[in-house]
Amino acid sequence: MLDNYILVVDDESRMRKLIKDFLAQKGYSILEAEDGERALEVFEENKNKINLILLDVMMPKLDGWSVLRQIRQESKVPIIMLTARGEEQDELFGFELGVDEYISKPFSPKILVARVEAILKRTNQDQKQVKEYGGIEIDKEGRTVKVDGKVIELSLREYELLTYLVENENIALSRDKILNNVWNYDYYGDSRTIDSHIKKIRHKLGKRGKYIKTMRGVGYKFEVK
Amino acid sequence: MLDNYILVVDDESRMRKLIKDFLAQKGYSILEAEDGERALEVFEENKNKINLILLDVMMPKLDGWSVLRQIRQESKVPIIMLTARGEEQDELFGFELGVDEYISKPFSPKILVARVEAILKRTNQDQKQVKEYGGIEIDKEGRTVKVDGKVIELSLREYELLTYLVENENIALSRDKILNNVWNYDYYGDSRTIDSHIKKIRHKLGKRGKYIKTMRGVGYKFEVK
DNA sequence: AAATATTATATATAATAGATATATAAATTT
DNA sequence: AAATTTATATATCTATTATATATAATATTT
Repeated sequence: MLDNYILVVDDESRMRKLIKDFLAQKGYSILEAEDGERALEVFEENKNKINLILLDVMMPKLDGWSVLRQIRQESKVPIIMLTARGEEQDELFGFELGVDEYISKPFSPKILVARVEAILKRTNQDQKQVKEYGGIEIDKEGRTVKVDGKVIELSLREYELLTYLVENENIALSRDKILNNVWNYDYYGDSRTIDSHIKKIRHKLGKRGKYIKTMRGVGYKFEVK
Repeated sequence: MLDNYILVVDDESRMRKLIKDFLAQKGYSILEAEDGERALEVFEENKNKINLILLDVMMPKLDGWSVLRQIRQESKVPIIMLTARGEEQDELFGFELGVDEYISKPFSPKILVARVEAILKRTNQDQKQVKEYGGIEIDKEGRTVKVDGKVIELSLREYELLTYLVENENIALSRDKILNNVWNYDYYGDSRTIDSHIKKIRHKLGKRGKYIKTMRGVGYKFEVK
């Protein structure tokens, strides 16, 4: 079974239930939110584990576009917008702003599942596949890491930190960003803590440890080269 | 073989009689229901012996889709939907929700029997297999577990928990997921309960108990290695 | 100007105390 | 009996600290 988390945001509970049922049956774990404000809360609390968001456009309090914009400030999580027919005007708008896909209501479950799967695959969020980065294999389902074919034991934080770096391959990550993403919400600890974990990970990765590059004055970057 | 019970749900008595005759001739035992509500009652009373359900879509009181959904809450019994032509729209819908097969009316007896047999065969085979995982044999039909050839006694929860882990071999399962799958959906118990059962299972599995790995900070994982 | 030395700052490393998660056994409830 | 809860022990992880080392910028000497 996979362990992809999908956040479903819609004000109609019937629609949420419907989507939930389809996706749950396909093995996805579902989180729900009944309006835009709640969506942001749920996202904030679970941002590390959410792999995709299904976002209704028309909602009370805070509409889908506003939610989209706010989430895009800090995250690249794939977002599928659920639109009613006749909202095509807005579509172009949304595409520019970082919408990954549209589904117009009413839709068939087949369409829904197909789009969800396509996007997860495309954005490489699919937990199911084992990915390889220059001798480092990461199996997200099994939560195991192999280096040159041999399993290495990583603690929870080490695993989270490594996968975060790896998922952001070739991107220099500031300590702040790392703290906000690997540690929970506002963590006021010493940022030397990161260094400490980096050291241990590098050691466990052996010669592959050099893929974690120090970006002096900034943070770290994972780069296979 | 000759003890397969099939529940036929259709509001037209002519249709029920027709189906009943075909299938009885092939040696199946038939239970009948003339509407959705009655279907649920009959199912409730005989759920352990019903091997397959033939379910008409259009019925008074409670339609086929509603019956399907309710039964799927608690059972994986194979269900064949009987649809009138022109209901193709809904088909996709149902497939995702756990329909095993469709037969559109009018149908030939040959089609009917062929589909019924195919499905019974398919679902029986799945159940019948005794699977082996590194010295641990699981016989789902017999609900027994052997370790290195010797039967071990497991309580209900222990059996359910072990088979859940084993069926998700090599996948790290969170306590939440385990609770949601092995216990009821809304079980608010202490998650130390899981540990307690894990301990007992490990003990009963003897040296094979080490296949249940502790994923610190996450949960457990079954892994033969 | 080039080479070297100084200084300031950032990161690496190792050791340790404190926090947390799990194992285990025993008690309680169902 | 079985399932769950509770209490305690144990193992493991995490954050912090202190110190060493690396690096970059600047100043000094050749």
